[in-house]
Amino acid sequence: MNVEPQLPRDYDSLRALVLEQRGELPKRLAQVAAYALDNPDEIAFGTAASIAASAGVQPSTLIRFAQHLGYDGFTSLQSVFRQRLRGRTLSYEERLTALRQGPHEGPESRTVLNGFVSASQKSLDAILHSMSDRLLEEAVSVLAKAETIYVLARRRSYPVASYMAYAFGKLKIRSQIIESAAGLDPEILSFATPRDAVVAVSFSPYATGTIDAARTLAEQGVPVVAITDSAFSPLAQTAKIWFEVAEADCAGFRSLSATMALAMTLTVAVAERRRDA
Amino acid sequence: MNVEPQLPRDYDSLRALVLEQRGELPKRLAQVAAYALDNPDEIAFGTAASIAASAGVQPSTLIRFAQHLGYDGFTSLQSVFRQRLRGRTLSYEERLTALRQGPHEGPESRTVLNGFVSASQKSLDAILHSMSDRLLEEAVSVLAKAETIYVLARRRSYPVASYMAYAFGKLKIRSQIIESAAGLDPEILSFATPRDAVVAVSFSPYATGTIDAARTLAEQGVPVVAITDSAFSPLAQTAKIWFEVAEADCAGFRSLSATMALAMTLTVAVAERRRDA
DNA sequence: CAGCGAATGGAATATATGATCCATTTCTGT
DNA sequence: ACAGAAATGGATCATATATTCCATTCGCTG
Repeated sequence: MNVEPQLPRDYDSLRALVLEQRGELPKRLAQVAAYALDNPDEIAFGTAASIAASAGVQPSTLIRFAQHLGYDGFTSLQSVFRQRLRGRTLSYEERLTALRQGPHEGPESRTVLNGFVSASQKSLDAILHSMSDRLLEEAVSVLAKAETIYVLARRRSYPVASYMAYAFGKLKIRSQIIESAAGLDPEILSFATPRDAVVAVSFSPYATGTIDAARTLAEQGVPVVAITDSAFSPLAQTAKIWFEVAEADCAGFRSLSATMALAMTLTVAVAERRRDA
Repeated sequence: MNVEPQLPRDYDSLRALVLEQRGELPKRLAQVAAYALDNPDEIAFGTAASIAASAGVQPSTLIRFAQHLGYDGFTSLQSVFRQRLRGRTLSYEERLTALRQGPHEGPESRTVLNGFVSASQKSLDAILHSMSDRLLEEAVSVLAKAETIYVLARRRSYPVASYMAYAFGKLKIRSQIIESAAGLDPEILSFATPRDAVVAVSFSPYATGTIDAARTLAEQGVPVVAITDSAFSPLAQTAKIWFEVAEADCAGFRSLSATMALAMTLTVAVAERRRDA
């Protein structure tokens, strides 16, 4: 009797093998398979007991999984996950510095990815250092008091607004996203009162719809919290509180990372403020 | 008498400490020190016995070496060598601790911001290291050939899709976002042919609308490029090409940074590919 | 619904592994 | 060269860990 003709000795083959068997794996074994591919580092370093606990199975299931694949035990399987990590650190450090330095070898698409990642990281660093605690607290206070939070954004800023609206919904905070360029919006906006609040997001070139709506609402006495990119933004003039977020860009498209982080911070902080109150 | 004030928790500090003490180390301990810095991978994965044999010393010498540096045993020392191999884990761990140093100074909202920023940075690091050049190139090729690119996403993934659609528009690439849960979508989808392509974005818990639509399109022969969070995602099964993006989360909401970066990379790279062609 | 085989949980077990201890050797200073 | 201290080798011990085994549950088929 001979062993499985080619038992994976490297991580990529193992991964392929697992993916191939995925469909016909018993429930718990599939659970282990998913955990293993999602957390390869844990497999490499953990003990059978700790991994089992973390994956929500029994240690014996890990051994069965390894044997099912053809290994003679968990240890043999683990060695594959360890092999993957060997001699990897250099390339990691190299890549980080290479990334900061600029484009290098690899296909063009890789260069683009590096560009977007580094633009995002730059933006995140920037907001971390430039954000004022006082401003953040004030904005949270204003939004936490609002009956309904209107979220105002168009075009490039729209993704931010839609994620905020999604999160507000999950957190059971009443909110209303204003999206269509025309349509029902004017009527919806006329319902807003000073006991509500607005989050307006707009970057240069500022969408007139957002600007006009924000101004109208401000004139109705509704407090406006703005996220924009410059002190000279028209939003900064009408808003009660405004944040300046400097987003780095890549190939003409700005990262939204910092804006997203700020938007989600406001969302979650408002939820926590209300829960504490 | 108190312990060494700052025992190295990361490899670089440990390395510096060893280098500093190198001159005044006893013979066998110096031998271990040299071996450890030359073969860090061995220390990370080997057992005390195997390392000792390989370094030409007794196992007990390894324990003495660790204790001499201030650790309470070989295991503690080894964990430093293991941390080093957890590629991105270390670098984001550094940032996390840096961010966690000041959660008490500053208001709660500041803590939330730190959380979202560090989740984003972690995700960005992760995608940088896990992304395969080959996969990226293949996806770009598929999308560059498409007559119309359909973008499929719901709920949490929707912000990503909307930014992609915005960027495609700016770049004069014909695209169609599929948003409504019902409505016209089935009819729009029936127009898709194998000469088009689909970008589908979905994370656990997977929106059935996205999954079903992706499957239908795949069965029509339309190539599907998927962005999802696990090899076991239903999208991974139907897609021609799929990306696994691990997003860290904060307070239950995942960062979208890495997904955004990937989505924009695909968008811009497709535009460049078409321009070059 | 009954019966069978596969799959699973969990305790028991054999073993591998890190840590301790002491006798011996090797340095160091006088 | 000699005492004393530091360092080292190697056996012993306690424990952590992977593995095995069996009773129970689950899922399927006749």
